Amino acid sequence: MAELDERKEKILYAIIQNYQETGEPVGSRTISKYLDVKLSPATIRNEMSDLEEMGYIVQPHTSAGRIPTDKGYRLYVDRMLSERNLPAVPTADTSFLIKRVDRVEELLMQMARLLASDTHYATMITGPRYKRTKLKFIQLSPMGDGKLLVVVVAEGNLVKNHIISIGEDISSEGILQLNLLLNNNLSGLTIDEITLDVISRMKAEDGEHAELINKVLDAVAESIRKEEKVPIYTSGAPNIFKYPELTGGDKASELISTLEEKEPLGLIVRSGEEEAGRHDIQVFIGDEVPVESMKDCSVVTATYELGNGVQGKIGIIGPKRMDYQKVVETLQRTMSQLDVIFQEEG
Amino acid sequence: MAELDERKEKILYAIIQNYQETGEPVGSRTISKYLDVKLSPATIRNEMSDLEEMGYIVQPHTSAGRIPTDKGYRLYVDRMLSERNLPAVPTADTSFLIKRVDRVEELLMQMARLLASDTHYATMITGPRYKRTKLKFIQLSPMGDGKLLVVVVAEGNLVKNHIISIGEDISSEGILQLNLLLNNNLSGLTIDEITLDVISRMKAEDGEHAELINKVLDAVAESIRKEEKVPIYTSGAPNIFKYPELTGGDKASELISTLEEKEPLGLIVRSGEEEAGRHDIQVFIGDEVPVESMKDCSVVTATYELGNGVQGKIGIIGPKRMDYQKVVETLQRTMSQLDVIFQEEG
DNA sequence: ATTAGCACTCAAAACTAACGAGTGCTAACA
DNA sequence: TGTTAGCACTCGTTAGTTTTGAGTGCTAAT
Repeated sequence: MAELDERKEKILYAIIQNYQETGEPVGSRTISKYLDVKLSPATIRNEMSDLEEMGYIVQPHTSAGRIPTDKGYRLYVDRMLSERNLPAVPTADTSFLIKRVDRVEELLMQMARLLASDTHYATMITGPRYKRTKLKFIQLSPMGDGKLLVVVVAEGNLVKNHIISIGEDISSEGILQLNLLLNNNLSGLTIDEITLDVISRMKAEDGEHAELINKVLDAVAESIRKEEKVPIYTSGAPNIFKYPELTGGDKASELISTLEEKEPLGLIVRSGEEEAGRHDIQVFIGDEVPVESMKDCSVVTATYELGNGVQGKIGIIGPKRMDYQKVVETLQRTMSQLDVIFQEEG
Repeated sequence: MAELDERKEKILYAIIQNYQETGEPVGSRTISKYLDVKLSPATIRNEMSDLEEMGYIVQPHTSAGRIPTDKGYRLYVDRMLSERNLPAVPTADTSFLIKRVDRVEELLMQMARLLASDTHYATMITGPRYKRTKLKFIQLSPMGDGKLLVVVVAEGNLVKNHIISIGEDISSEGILQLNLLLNNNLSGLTIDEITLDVISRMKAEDGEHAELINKVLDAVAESIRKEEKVPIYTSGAPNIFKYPELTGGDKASELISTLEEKEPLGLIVRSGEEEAGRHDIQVFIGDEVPVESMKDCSVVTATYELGNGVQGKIGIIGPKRMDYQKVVETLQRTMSQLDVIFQEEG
């Protein structure tokens, strides 16, 4: 396919930027005034005609201005991302905005809220992927009624509780022993590494009241493993009402629904999971978004880390004409902040 | 004020029910067909004219049918609530719909979701009011880096974690001692009862490494007490799109926003907190709702219990023409289910 | 007390006209 | 050859007009 000469590109960018601000199709006369080089509307029209033929822009109807196509945005975004050589964003220290919180989930939710009010788009954020983080320690406590409280603490000070029923109460020495056993064998492992193998080895190790131990171990292993469904938090959903192109017909309803249901968003998180490196930014434009009700949106995601290994994603959800530049910068800044916070938390 | 004779009341009810179904102003001819007694539209018109004068119904404009006023709904609802002699709703056991969960909050959120899809309205639910529940036990665990994990377990198997920083690590004997101290003194108390008095008594009791103890005690007390902001969960927000009268203009946006922000909903929860008894149902109609953006809505709340004392609220949020009958019944059924669940959990 | 009859009202729907932003094309121009 | 002025044309938007019909209030008859 023919490359775009510089002038065409400039015009395309002008269209994108104008449409971004106004949300209205932009015409030749507007661009003529907008560009630095002096060109008559007629000339612009010719160029636009070419751009349309090449598939970068379209007319919603005859006698309207042009708006960018997905392909147009794609070009724009790719250029931007490749030219982006870490512009050393001033990283304004907004960390004071984040109230000191003890649970990672709350911190992430605050992050989402902050991002939403910063960008005026909707945001999503997944909890950390628990499975790949290492266990720090496990703490069993008796609750009476044959129930045990299992507190699991993992790297990054992730804390999870589970209550398990084992049918009978255990003596406090028993609990002490179990705690020791669990921590000796499991701490330092990731959840992925807690295989049946490890469990049965532990069972063997403590031969005495084997039956009871087995029950407890199974329950503990089960309840640790079940943690795999990563929670997804969203914020700023009402921001979509700022963009008429997202609220026509039942669109608003559908969008808000998917944001509330959250499950469909998992598709976005999982998509491109393999190729994501530290702080990698991914941009989904229109039809590229793997969620049916979000085909009119663009989504920009970034991967955050917390200690070792891939951990979670943050996503910004807005109209296709979102301010990609600003969103990407904001996201990168946020990533660095999260790094700092997790560092001192860790 | 003059009482309503039976015929007027019947007509009012007919209007309410018709408007509930259609969302359109209802006219004399419709009611004439709807009523069991045979009356001509003209007669109905006369009665409606009276009803309007009395303030129970209004015309949105001349030459339109009538719609109920807040006052009209109020009458209807009050009658319904007073005539309600616990109709022994069949209490269909839907408890199998509730997946076994270990954290109360998750159970409540599931409840909210279930209610929303049952009723087609939006729902809200507050977490249990932690302050008035009794502590079962407290468990401190060392996390390294001068941090302690505090796990607080209260009645009803409510579990809360806090991570506190005390600047220095503590020996495991120290931890053991502290755990003993805390549990001996605090378990059985409610959070309200953990006064400075109790704390200083504890400080006195353990005179040895008093300094460190003080730090820990303060941190623990602080982090327990800070739990007071009750979380509010919502579900089914997109349901409001089913009711045009809630989505005109920016209304949809505002409503969705308040539902996402959640703080304003606290007003509803707190309003009438004093007069709420076990399973008490409260109905807010239109202007009675203490939230600005919800003046076009009605809210029905119920109080659920979990062990002793008032505990939390569930609310159904819908248009003023909601099906109060069904909502109240559903809510009562839900309350009994929660009772059962908490009973076996407790 | 009820009702048939009828004139009246007014929002919503359907139709029409005017407008104007924007285009594509052609012809003139540097 | 690339640029531009000029102009006819398109078509969505807006404003104004008419029609329709659901519903009322009033009056007079039952």
